[in-house]
Amino acid sequence: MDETEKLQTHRRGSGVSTVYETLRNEIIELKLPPGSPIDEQQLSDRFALSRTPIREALVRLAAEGLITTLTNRATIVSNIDFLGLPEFFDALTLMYRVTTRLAAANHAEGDIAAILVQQKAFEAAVTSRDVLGMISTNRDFHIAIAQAGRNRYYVELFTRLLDEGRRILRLYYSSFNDVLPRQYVGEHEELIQAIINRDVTLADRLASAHADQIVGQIRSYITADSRQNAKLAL
Amino acid sequence: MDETEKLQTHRRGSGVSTVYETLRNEIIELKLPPGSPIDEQQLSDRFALSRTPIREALVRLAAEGLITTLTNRATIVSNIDFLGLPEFFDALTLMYRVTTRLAAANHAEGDIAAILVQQKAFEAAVTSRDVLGMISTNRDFHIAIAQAGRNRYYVELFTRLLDEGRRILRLYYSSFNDVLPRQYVGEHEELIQAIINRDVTLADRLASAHADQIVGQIRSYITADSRQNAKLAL
DNA sequence: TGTATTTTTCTTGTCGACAAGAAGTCGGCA
DNA sequence: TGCCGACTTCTTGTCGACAAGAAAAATACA
Repeated sequence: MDETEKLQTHRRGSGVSTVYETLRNEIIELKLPPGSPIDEQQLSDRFALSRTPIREALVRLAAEGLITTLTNRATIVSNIDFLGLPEFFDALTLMYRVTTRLAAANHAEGDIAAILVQQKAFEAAVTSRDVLGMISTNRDFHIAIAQAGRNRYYVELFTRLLDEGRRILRLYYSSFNDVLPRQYVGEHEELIQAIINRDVTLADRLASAHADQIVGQIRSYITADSRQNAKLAL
Repeated sequence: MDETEKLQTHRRGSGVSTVYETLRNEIIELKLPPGSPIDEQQLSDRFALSRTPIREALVRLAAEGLITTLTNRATIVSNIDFLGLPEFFDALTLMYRVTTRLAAANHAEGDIAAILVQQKAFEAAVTSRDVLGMISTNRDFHIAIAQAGRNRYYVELFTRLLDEGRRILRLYYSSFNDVLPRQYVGEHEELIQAIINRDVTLADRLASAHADQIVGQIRSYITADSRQNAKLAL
């Protein structure tokens, strides 16, 4: 592979963040699929850095749960925990609701503009049928809402959940049809309007429905797919 | 200080965890007060380890937000963000409610026993007027409940919030009187009963009230204290 | 005597090398 | 031929040293 991204002019502290962000993206985009072994030496060569900064980046990723380190042995990209999906959906739904509620209650000047930017990007991705773009712009849209809600604890957990969701969706994105995405655009617009009107109750109800919609869709992808697999296995 | 805890027989991967846990505890117990500078060399001497494993522990702590690293300059114990307290209380209350609800819905064999153990410990701390013990056993009690709820995302966030709360409470623990703690014991028992009966609605209501109680108490400590400070400052 | 600039010093960030532990390999034995 | 044990090799964990950046100290100048 032609992976030599040797940025020889890194100012002192930048190397670690670069490695961290690059790997993080590759994990979330499944460019590094779950279970992939992560070799420090290899990364060291690839980024033209010593193993020490690589290691620091890996520790950060491990703290986030994106990679799993078997002590004294290998370190691999964390598997997607399908048994834990109900927990995941529960937390995701709660965060959808809570962040949207708070956005309606707390948004200040400029927040709406930021949200609209993301919504435009999402709409563009939908019209151009860019499924991968839809997944990531949808994430950015909801994070923008969460940030308008001004609660860093929720923003952090929500970000983690949405990124975990991106990994799952990537596994199934082929199954997207173009009816649902259109619907999402409309739902997003309703959401924005409720936030602008500071209608907390409505925002909550819409967010709740939106979350159910998304969770339901993911669920249907997964069950459909696992049936296929089950057929093959038997 | 007589801080030479040179455990010369550490098996290979253990050093990092030891440093991590030790520092984590000292930060939460305010043995290392907010703003304290953290010197890698010093820790290196203290734990009889090279700077490399020390650094890894620090990266983990930084990922958790317990320490703040000023790039190329010092790294210090994170300050307690008093401006962010409303966000903190909001998230804390939500986690109290959600984890208790889930415990009532999902608890399995053995969970109740684990909760009762922690409740006993809390009760003991209250009767012996051990305020510091009360703070930490209360945390353990609620984490036991959260674990019975079987949602790792909530458990993780809740743990972080409760530990952050421990830091705050340590600042004000002198103000504890022994009326409220008694009341907490009773509230805990009601909570347990609701969980055993799988009464989700009641569990939610009780948790909500319990959270309000605690938040209210912390708030009163802080405002009282900050008035004192304000007097001094003017 | 006060301020600006250079120098020194100290801490962090990075490096290459070494050591320990585990998996895979090879050989011996039944 | 099949299984058990020593050996080799490969990856991770740790170390001591060096380099860069920033604060503090010292010096020069007005």
